[in-house]
Amino acid sequence: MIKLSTKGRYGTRLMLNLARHYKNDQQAVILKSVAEDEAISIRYLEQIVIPLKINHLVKSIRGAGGGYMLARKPSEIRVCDILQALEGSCSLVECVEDETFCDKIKTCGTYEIWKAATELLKNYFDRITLQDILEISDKKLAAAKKKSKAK
Amino acid sequence: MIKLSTKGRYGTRLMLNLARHYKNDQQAVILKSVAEDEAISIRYLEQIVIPLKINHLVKSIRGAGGGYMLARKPSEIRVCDILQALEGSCSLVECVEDETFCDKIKTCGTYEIWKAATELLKNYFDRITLQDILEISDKKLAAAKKKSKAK
DNA sequence: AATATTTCAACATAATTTTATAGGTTTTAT
DNA sequence: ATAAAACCTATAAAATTATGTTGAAATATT
Repeated sequence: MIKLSTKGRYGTRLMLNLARHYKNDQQAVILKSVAEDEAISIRYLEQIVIPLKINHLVKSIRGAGGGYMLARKPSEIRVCDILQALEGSCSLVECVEDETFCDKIKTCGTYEIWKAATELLKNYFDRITLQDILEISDKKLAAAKKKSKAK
Repeated sequence: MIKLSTKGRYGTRLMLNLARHYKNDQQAVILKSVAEDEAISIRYLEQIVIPLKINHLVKSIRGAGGGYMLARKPSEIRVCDILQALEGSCSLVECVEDETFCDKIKTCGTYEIWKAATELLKNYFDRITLQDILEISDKKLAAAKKKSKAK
């Protein structure tokens, strides 16, 4: 499949959830709360948050009163950063990132197609930040609210 | 991962291989030959070719002298058709194609992002045909040949 | 016409990766 | 001390990837 992995999807939702709690004097958000909000197993989120931390996209505070928070402003975290952290890359095929992955690159007829498609995706995910998603999301929710009020 | 599955990659290469043998009075190409050309296990190709046949992208002839051939002209087979046959869709996330996949679509902040990215991909794969890949591939091989001749 | 060969077709199984759950340990605030 | 939370390791379940084995159909050969 060309499907985004659950890591990528859940991880982005986790990051968006943290972004919603982002303020100048950030408070840590516990994974349990994210797990409930997003209906994702807390155990699985624990695994997903590890690479996000390693790649300095989130910070953690241990112990009671601890939790996780964004390492920087939502406007400074791109979707591409998240996917890169969780999946090692934003690319559709391994060979585009790692020339040694397949020794037929030089003659492969499909290589340029996957490469071009990867560029399309990468360009898109490169310019969308958590801030952008927050705004899109807020508009969407406001519109849905208005609609439900109307009837 | 956002990775294309092996089915999608191998299947496209299989189709491109058949396209290379396409003439008006087509001769069937045996899977063994494709397997050798592409360095993919015959057994696996046999599994991959089934959905391609079901979706009328290839035709098969049984018995000695048999094999597989494109069901129509390379210019009339789009990458999207191939991916659709092999993976059920061209989309990055299930929920874009199947509204019942997740019940949080109405409030999901990331939905629009995956949807927009899927549109980008789909538009691209929708307008690339096997004929296009053949031409890109031929140019590439010609250039590589010229280069090796030069030194 | 009978036989052998070639090829697709179908089914079963193994290996690997992804997805998910479970249990325990360490750190910190109260 | 206790409870809350991140952190760590192991394992189970499911899906993907890949191989193996046998069968069926069409063709070529004798």
